[in-house]
Amino acid sequence: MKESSINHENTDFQSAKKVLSDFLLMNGFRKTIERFIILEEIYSTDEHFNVETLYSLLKKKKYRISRATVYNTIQVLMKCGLIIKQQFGKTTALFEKKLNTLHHDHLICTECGLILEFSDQHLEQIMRKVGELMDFEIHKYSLNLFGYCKNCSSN
Amino acid sequence: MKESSINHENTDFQSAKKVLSDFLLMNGFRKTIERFIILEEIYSTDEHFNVETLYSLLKKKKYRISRATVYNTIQVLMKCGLIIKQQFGKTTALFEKKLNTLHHDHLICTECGLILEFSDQHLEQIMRKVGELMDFEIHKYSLNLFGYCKNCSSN
DNA sequence: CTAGGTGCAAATGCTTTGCATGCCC
DNA sequence: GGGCATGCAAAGCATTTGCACCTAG
Repeated sequence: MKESSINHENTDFQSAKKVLSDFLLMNGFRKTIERFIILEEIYSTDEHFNVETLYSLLKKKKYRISRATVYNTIQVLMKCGLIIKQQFGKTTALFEKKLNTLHHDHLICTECGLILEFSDQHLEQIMRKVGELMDFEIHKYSLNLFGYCKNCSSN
Repeated sequence: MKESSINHENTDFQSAKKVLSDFLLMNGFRKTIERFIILEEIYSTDEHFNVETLYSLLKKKKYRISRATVYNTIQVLMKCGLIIKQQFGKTTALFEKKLNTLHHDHLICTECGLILEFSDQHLEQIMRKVGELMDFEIHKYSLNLFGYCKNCSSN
């Protein structure tokens, strides 16, 4: 079990690396080490992260990469669809890696900050219908549910 | 038609004023003029607004109210349910007045910034179901659809 | 009177920008 | 080698905080 999970993460990173590499080439951007270090760091965890935690993680690993580069690289990774920005109502933006998975939404515990993910097939349909009715060409949607998680509601 | 719309807005403001007044009394907060001036300003329009536009509107009307007070008052108005905060992915938060209407969601045009509102009865059901399945006590949710509006998609 | 509210300005936190240096193509 | 990307520091915004003064209760 453990090994297969490791392999899976590794495969995810390998394919992400290819996506980034191709994207940079096709758009005439440079393949700098920094961009790949940051990508690897992001793909080595499943958590939602923000710029600051990512930056200090890199610091801790003795990489000499500036905040500006982290921000820059995050823009690039968003453009090639490898990560997604999530604005959960806080001022600080959170990001998550985007695998070849279905669209999913979030449950956020306003008490302890826990973030769970879920997906519901009915939602896609509803979005499409709303788009037609309102004359909108919908490209993406974000749905966040706020409340108390199991632990926090029992207290 | 025009008169009835004016009356309606006025009624909304009158009842909002009462809600605020009661809320302040019940919680031992002071009924300062600033709080009511800001409430009136908010209720005199139907648009989504941010702190800066609200502040400069007050400036233009020669009120001597500071940004700090606007921020403070907005917190109060949120606590008593008279306005709702909307985070549409930008860093700047937008707010809207909350009437006794049903929950509604937003369509945001990423091209021109247009914001439309809609509501769908099916969504409420889905939210409830998800809450049960995931063991979450849901208090609110926000659903935003992003894309191009009629005008922008035709260009 | 007196605590909470206000105005003002300074501080904070997150993000972007300007500029000199470095390194990919 | 030429120019884009980087590191660093400074600037930019939105929001919060500290403090002296003011005012509602």
